[in-house]
Amino acid sequence: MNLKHADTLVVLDFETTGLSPDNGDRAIEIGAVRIVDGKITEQFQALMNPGIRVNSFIEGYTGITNTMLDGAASCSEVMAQFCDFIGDDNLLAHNASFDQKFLDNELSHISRTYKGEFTCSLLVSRRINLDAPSHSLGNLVNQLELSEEGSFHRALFDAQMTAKLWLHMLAQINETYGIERAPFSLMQQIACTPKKQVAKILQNYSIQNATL
DNA sequence: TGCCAGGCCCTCTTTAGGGCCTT
Repeated sequence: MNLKHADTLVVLDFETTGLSPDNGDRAIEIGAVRIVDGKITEQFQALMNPGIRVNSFIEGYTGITNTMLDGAASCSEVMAQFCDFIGDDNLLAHNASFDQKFLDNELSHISRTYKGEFTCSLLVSRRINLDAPSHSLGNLVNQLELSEEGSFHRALFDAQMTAKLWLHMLAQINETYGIERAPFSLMQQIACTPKKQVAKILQNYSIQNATL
């Protein structure tokens, strides 16, 4: 991880033609925000034409129609711009394995890569919001009263809500363990630690950090 | 013809099954 960007994070969300790029699905919209020092500072949003028709389920699910995509720039053009946007920053998404698959697939089409590392707000939420009955983005936003005007299942709004959820969980960790703005590496560790061990890791980090 | 995503996580588990989460 580039230490220059250690406290900078790009939160991203794709809308796609389906669930699997291995089955030929492509991205149709990318939305993202950049968090710098705990604040959202920039945003990126673009529709992209995948070169294939979007089925009626996806049109209804996202509100993105074939007509809207007919006039959009190509995936290659949009993803090149987005690759420039993310630069060397670390990356976050809700259920990141899904968005990482599509990011990797779309960038492979234009022979581009990224240097940042991914982490997942869904995995962290399952370990931090222990009483939440659901960890879907929409349910978490409602349960934690983070909601604002906008439509779920559009890329920029979902990225904005994921960023809000992330900042909320950082605040929860600060309130419970006294860890002010937990670093990305610690959040990555939480995301891949068995649930029962998370409290111990945070307690140990808090103690070690306090004695520095 | 039949199938059609895949990783995480829990439990009535680990020689497995099913729900959750993303579009």
